[in-house]
Amino acid sequence: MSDTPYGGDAAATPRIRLVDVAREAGLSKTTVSAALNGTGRMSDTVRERAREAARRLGYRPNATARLLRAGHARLIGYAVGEYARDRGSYMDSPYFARLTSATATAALQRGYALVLLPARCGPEEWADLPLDAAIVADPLDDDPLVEDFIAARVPLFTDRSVEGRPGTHWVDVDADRAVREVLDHLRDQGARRPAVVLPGTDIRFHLAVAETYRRWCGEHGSTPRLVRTDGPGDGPVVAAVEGLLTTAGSGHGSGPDALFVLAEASPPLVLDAIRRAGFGVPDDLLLVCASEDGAAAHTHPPVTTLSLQPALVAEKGIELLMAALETGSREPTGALVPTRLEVRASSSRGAALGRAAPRADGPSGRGRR
Amino acid sequence: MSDTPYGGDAAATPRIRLVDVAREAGLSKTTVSAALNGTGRMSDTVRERAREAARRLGYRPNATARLLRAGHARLIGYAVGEYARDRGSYMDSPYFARLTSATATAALQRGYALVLLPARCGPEEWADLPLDAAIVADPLDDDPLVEDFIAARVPLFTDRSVEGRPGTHWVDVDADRAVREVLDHLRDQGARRPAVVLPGTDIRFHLAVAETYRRWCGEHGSTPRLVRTDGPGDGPVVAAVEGLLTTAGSGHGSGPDALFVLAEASPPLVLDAIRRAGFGVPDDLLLVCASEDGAAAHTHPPVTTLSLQPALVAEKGIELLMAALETGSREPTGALVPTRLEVRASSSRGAALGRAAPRADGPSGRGRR
DNA sequence: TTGAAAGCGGTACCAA
DNA sequence: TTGGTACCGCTTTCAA
Repeated sequence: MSDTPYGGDAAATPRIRLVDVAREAGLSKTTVSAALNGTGRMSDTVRERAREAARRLGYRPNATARLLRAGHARLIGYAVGEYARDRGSYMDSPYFARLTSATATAALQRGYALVLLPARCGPEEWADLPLDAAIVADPLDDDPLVEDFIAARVPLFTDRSVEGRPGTHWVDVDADRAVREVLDHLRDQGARRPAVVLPGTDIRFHLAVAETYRRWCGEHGSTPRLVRTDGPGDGPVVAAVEGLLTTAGSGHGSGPDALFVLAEASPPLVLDAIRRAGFGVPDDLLLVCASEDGAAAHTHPPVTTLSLQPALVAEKGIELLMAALETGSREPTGALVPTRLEVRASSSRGAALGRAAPRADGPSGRGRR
Repeated sequence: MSDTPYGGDAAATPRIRLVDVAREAGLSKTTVSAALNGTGRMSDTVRERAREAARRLGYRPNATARLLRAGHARLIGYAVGEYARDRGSYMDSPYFARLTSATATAALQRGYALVLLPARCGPEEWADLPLDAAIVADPLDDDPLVEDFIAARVPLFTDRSVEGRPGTHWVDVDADRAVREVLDHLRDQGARRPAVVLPGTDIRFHLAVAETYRRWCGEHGSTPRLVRTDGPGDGPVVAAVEGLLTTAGSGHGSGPDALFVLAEASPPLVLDAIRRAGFGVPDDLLLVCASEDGAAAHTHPPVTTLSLQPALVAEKGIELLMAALETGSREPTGALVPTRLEVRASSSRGAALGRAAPRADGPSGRGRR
């Protein structure tokens, strides 16, 4: 709309350009440019003269002009597909909040910055942004966001759904391994009837979890007890847990003896819900929550958590993206990343573990890499 | 380092430019540009011919080149000052997570996108980015980030510490009003000895809260009971609450009869800590938590929360920034923004309120604007 | 050692 | 209606 070419400074001093400095210093653009960038060979006097003039005038090079020459802006678009449909923002989820900040950090360390894009956006929204690449975290099925970036030949980092397509790079959490680790752990601790609470979405990860759970149950002669929540947030999860534990036939002896809550919810809240249903943790029911919420370490008993390690996902993805960006290759790449089971008292029948609550930023924060 | 001017596509087809399309269509740059942008007057045949050629060649305009002409990139740098010192990222805090996403959304609605900057960064980090403005959320005292942006004459939105400086715009939460509202509410409900748990930082907002609390106590002949936590996260807050309630002399009758936890912590965790200390909520102790955590609505009893309304802060700040950007004015502006007290059963002596837990994304999500 | 001029890839003015 | 050309601001090659 307002087409003042001076980036908002219009009303004040029209921004100082390289020519202005050159004129002030009685030198040419070329010399001043070289002087300020430390390139070229010239007498110290001249260099100092140029710098002095620039300082005096308050010169700041125009970033856009430099980018035009450089050919890249070191900017990466970032959007979260999954939350396109929900009203709430993805930042309400500790997992996505951490994934986002970890991604930003990883990119920044390599000299790239993240540009936050809306969850639901077409090419018009980003066509005017000088993006070198894009990231779509947890895309929907056939996410238009993903398709648009691929069509525009923008190097893309997202999940495994794009496997093999040129210019794309995927990182997925190893759902199969994660679910088996949790279920095996619960079984080790004596549970024979583990139940799972899962979001009712069609996200790849959730589907994979359900699949592995069913298979594991088959392998261990256990009946699958799978509850799906019907929306995001703590409410549906608490309701699902209550429903599961108060259903007819779920008295101690035939109902579940362990709970794996994969739907993201506040661990203390889940613990409370279980107790109100009349179950003791870990005595009547073992509990594992998939969560990045540090509060899990501070409940009584502390809650065992499965971390999806968003930081690892981010690191690996940025690594793949950077490799492609630096070589200019459109060869697709991908990687599977492990989860991390933080065993605490809520899933430990032996009282050995757990009474002592770990420190605030305890074990889960360390030794990650 | 790799100076291929084709944004990562180097290995593949060197990217199609406007001239290429013009040549293909047998037209001039000018005509094709106008045809694609829908500007200028020309026969439909020609326009279609240009479009067809562009489509055939897979032409995508170079964003940087456009920006150079336009004079602005519609990009805003975003950093959080407060967390410069901590190891953890600010996204671990529900408040900052929401503030960040609300800011991004508000900016996007006006056609600007946010660029995530590291908490601790000098001008080198953003000098090469074509930023039209910058945002520093909760800056430190004399934050270098703030000073750098001001020195570079980049329009800045931050907190009240910059009040009156040209090119700056501030929005602050109305701490005074918020604290009084909470304390008055607690007093209304019969509490006479309200205690406050506050982070031990020198953030403006926290200092203001302490100040108002002391003054309010003076006005009401109450002894200030102020505990400061010694670090971020749930652990220190829980420890502070436990310390406060188990101290000698805090038996029912002389200890606090209400708690206002302003340090950000998981409400269910705080509630648990209070109970373990032997206090019933709300019967022995009223509880109010400053928190954006939706879990507060699902505890038993639900916890009264004070929302700092990050969405309002973001909206207002972006509004002020946009006004300045569009007029090019460097006139400083600012605004105070209200908090929102969501009264639930944890601070209601009359049992009228609260047994029925509100919906997941209940009242606090509505009627905000 | 210094500077003129040619780009980078578009957009906009003005003449044809 | 269409196209030549200057220009956005900086970097870089190359000649002086």
